[in-house]
Amino acid sequence: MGKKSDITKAKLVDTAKALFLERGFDGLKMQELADKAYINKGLLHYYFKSKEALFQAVFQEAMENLFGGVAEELLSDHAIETKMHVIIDLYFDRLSANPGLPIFVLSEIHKNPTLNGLINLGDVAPMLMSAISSQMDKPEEIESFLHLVLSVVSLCVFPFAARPLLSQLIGDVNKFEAFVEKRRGYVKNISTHLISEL
Amino acid sequence: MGKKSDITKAKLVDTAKALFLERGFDGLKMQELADKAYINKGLLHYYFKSKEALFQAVFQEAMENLFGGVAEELLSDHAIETKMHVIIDLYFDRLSANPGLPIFVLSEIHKNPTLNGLINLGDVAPMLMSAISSQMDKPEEIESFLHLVLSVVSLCVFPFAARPLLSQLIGDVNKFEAFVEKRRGYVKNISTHLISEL
DNA sequence: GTCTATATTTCGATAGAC
DNA sequence: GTCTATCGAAATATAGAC
Repeated sequence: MGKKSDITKAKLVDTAKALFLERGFDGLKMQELADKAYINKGLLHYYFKSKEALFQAVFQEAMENLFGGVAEELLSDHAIETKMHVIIDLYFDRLSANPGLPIFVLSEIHKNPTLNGLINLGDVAPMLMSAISSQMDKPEEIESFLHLVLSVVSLCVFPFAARPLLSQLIGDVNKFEAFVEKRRGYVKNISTHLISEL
Repeated sequence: MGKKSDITKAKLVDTAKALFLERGFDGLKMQELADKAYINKGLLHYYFKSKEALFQAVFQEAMENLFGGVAEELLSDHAIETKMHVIIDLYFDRLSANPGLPIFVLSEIHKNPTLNGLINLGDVAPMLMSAISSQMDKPEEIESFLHLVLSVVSLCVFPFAARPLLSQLIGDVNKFEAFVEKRRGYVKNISTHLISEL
C-alpha cells in the first residue's frame, strides 16, 4: 500500500466513476478516460482488462451507494416514522453529494436489464422485499407498506433524476441546492401523512 | 401521401423511436436501426442526413409526449384537486403505454444538457413555471405549489423510471402493470392530502 | 508499471449505379 | 427512392520495448 501505482489506479477509478456517471457506458470512450486520468490506453487495459470490467466495478459501487443501508434501516427496531426520516436523510445526504447517481443507475439498468442479475441486486431486491414484508403480517398490509416506501423513495430521488429540468424550472442552477434542502423538510413532513394512510 | 416511400419512412421513424428509447443516443447504432427497419444505411441517410438529425426528431416528440398538456391543465379553471387528478391520469395513461419515456428523456438531458435549450423545453419550462406562478400570488405560495406539483409528478413518474428494479422487487415482471394500476388510485388519494398541506 | 505502436473492428457518412 | 460498395475516422484491445 501507499505505492505510486496505487495512486495511479485510484486516480483512474475515480476518474472512471465521474465520467461513467456523466456519460454512461456507451457515452464514455476509453481515450477520454485515459486523457482525463493522465495515463494512456495501454495502461488502462493493464489495470482493467476491458471496458466492461471497469464499468462493472463502477456500477457495483454506485448500486451500493444508492441502496446500501435502506434494507437495514427498514429492518431496524425504530418506529416507522423514524425509519422514514432516517431514509429521507440518507437519500438527501447521498444524492446532494452525488446527484448523478440515480439517473446513471436507472438508465444503465434500463439499457441492460442483465445488470439486475449480474450485480448483487440479486441480493438487494429480495432483501428489501423481505425487509418490507417483515414489517407487516397480512398481504394487504405488505402492499400498503410497499406503496409507502416507494412514495418516500420517489419523493427523495426524483428531483435529482430530473435535476437539469428542475434547475431550469427554478430558473437558476445555483438555486437547486437550496431548493433541495427545503425539500428535505417538506418530504419529511408529508411522510408523516403518508404513514397515517397505512 | 400514401406512397410506398412514406411507409418506408414511417417504419424507419417508428423503429428509431423504439430503439432510441431502448438504448439511448450512444447505444443505438445505425446498422442495427437499418436492419430492424428492413432498409440499409444508405437509405437511412437519405431520409435523415445524420444520426443527430434523426435523434432530435425522436427526442422532440418524446418531450412533447412527456410534458404536453401539463401546463395547459395547470392553467385551466379546474379546482386544484381536479387538476392534480387529471395530471395523474395523464401520466399513468401515457407512461403505461410508453414506460421507457421518462428514463430516456431524463438520461439524454443528463448526458447532454444542451438538449434543454435546443428543444422547445425553452418554451415548456417557463410555460410550466408561469402556469405554476399564476396559481398563487405570494412567492411563498408559489413555492408551495411547486412542491405540490413536483410531488405529484414524482409519484407518477418514478415507478416507471425504476421499472426494472420495481418489477424485480414485486417478484414478477407481469405484475408490474397491475401494481401500477393500483398505484394510480393510491397517488390520487394522497394527492388530496398533499393539497391540504398547501 | 508505463509507454508507443499497431492490430482489428465498427462506426457514421458518402458516392454512384440502378 | 433504394441499393451496394467504400471511405475515413474512431473505437476497443493487444504486442512489445523500456
